[in-house]
Amino acid sequence: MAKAPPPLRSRDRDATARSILAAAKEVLAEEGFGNFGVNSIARRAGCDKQLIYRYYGGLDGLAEAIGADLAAELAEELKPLSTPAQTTYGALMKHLALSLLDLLRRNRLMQQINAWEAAAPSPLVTKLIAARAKRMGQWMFEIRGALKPPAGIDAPAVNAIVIAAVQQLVVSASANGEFSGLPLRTDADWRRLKDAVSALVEGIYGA
Amino acid sequence: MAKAPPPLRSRDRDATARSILAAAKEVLAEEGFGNFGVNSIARRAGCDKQLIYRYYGGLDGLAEAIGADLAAELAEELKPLSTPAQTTYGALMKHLALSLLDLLRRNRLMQQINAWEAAAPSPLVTKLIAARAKRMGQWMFEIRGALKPPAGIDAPAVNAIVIAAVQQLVVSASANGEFSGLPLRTDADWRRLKDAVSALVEGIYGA
DNA sequence: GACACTTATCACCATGCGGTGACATTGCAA
DNA sequence: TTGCAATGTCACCGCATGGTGATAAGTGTC
Repeated sequence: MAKAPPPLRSRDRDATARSILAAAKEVLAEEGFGNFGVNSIARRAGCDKQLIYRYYGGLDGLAEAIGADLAAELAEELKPLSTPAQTTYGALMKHLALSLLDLLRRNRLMQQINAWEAAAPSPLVTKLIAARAKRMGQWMFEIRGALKPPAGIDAPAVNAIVIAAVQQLVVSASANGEFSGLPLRTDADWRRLKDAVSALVEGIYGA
Repeated sequence: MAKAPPPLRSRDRDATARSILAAAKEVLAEEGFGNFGVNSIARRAGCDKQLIYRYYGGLDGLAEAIGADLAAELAEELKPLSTPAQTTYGALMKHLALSLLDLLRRNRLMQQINAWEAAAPSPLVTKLIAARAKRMGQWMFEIRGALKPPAGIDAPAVNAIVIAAVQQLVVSASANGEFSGLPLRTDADWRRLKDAVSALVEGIYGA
């Protein structure tokens, strides 16, 4: 009997490879690393998992591809944020913290990477971390320019604290809609948080 | 022929139940929620997984038991931190942030709960979160007493930021030994971070 | 038209998981 | 002693996973 034509697929290697990459990013962004596996990705991409091994050499290679993709995407998002000259170091850090908050809030993929970096530091997530850290560091170096922090202040430590807070708050909000009793759902909630961040940064670096 | 005596086990229900609970806490603290399952726990406890179902009604019940256990433990650790009267609201918050940092740094179980709360908000971890939040809120209420924050400052938001930073930094340090390029391994590293936290809190609430 | 090559799919394996029913052993009580 | 409940162990099921070899369906070339 005439077998129904099973291979309805497009038979275009590049296209399928792209769709696999897209599916992988979706799975990661929506479900996190917990469900990040060949079966899940192949299901979403609508193709056989074998192709993941053929075109990416397995999950590791796929993660690397995601890393490269993420770095490019990140560079694109960071570019418009590099306003040429902030007048003071404090103003710069404030701008940086608030920009990072907005960027992170929009990017669920990066949220998941941050979340899982702490929870399950597998070699898989480490690859992604490296890709992100490289771009971020480069950006911060560029944007800082020649500005120096005020004397007597441990700027690296202070900045790490601010960035840590931003990350934790965005990720927590995304997962639970609040942090430690502080609601983080509406735009007004975020406005309020941003004001507090601004106040903190100005409090230590000067207004 | 004479079967070797298989049941070398102690045949003491309470003792076995306790050993299961202990094993569960160990698995959670050392490996996180990723490996938190009946097989893994039973292996570590050295008993059959069936007993987990019999004595705790499955993983959910076991998680609840861990929650209760954690709440008690937490109350015990929090008690000596309740120094009766801080002179100013700023000094109080500083004390609170630094105490929380030390406590969290010592308690791997709580680190894992924080980490997985963001990564995989399963009903399992939600139970644990609730147990922790209840105790923490109660403690903060007690320790605050009648002190009021300075006018013009959104204290809840600021405090959430500080606590968020502490959590993220401790958890990241535990997983990677650093955060955003800031090393967090030696006591000197932590001393440095604490100084920065102090400076930030004093910067906004006044010294 | 016949051939080789690429693309895609399927069937299968071993492993580990959560979960359950049946069975052996012990100790207490009538 | 006999019976029974409590404690502990084992064998098994269904399912999902990561991974691999064989096979079918299209596509370009001579």
